Amino acid sequence: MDVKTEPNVCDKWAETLRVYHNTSCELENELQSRHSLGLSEFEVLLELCGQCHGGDGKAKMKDLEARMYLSQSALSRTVTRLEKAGLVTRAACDNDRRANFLMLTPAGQERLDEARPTHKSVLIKHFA
Amino acid sequence: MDVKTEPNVCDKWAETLRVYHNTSCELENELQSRHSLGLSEFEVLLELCGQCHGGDGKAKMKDLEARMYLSQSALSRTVTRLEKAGLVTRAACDNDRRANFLMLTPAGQERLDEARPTHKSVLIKHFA
DNA sequence: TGAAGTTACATGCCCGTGCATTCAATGTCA
DNA sequence: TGACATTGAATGCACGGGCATGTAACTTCA
Repeated sequence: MDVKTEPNVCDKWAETLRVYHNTSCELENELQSRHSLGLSEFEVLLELCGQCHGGDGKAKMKDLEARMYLSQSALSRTVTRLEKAGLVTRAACDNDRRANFLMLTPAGQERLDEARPTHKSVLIKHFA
Repeated sequence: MDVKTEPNVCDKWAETLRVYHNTSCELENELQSRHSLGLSEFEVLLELCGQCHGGDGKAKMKDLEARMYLSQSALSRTVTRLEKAGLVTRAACDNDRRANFLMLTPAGQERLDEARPTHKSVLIKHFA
């Protein structure tokens, strides 16, 4: 707790807050207006597609939950919304009938592919 | 839009998301459980005290709004909560009777002083 | 095997937020 | 001065989130 570090933490937090707020608001607006996707919905699709985790378009709810900043209930409802929109399907797991497998539908994959450039361009705008 | 920068923006965003989420959750929890203050309530008190802006414990709503990441309506309600808790008072402004002056009450100053170390220690934990 | 604990998920409830609207107080301009 | 635009703030409304709970489906252990 060096005295010199103390004023810095406030500045760092302020900067994090600023970047987070600006970026997430713009992501939310762009994804919603152009692709009818909320940010967390997009993130579920992205995580489900799982390019970053070697996934194959399937995942268990618990695995998703562990990778995302969403509570179990919020994730459950987000998936429900995606399912109603036809972008995702829930399938029972054979081994454990409590667990849900989630799968990207073709429509889901398509929507994700459409939205990805929007997402990336916002990130580039704010981070490049 | 150098190709080499593109993968980096995702990582930067993921990192921002991680830090923001962890820090804000812990701030929220600690401030709430120890001082009965939500994070945005604390931030209003802090901004009102205005050490960082040369304030004197007073501010107009519009000025606060401009400095914070809250919509006008959210700020209005946050101030209402603080007022009900006796930590802040609204006073009409003489020059412009639409505008509100906000003032920290002694209780508000005291609560803020109590909460500040909690706030700072969380920030140090996450940023130092 | 059966009772008690644990896990995965859905759902009821409440809360904080943003958007759109409203209302009163100001400002502007002919 | 009077009509119209603008501004500061409060509020109705809907939505997404977290916490607590319910309920099935496992698991453990004697």
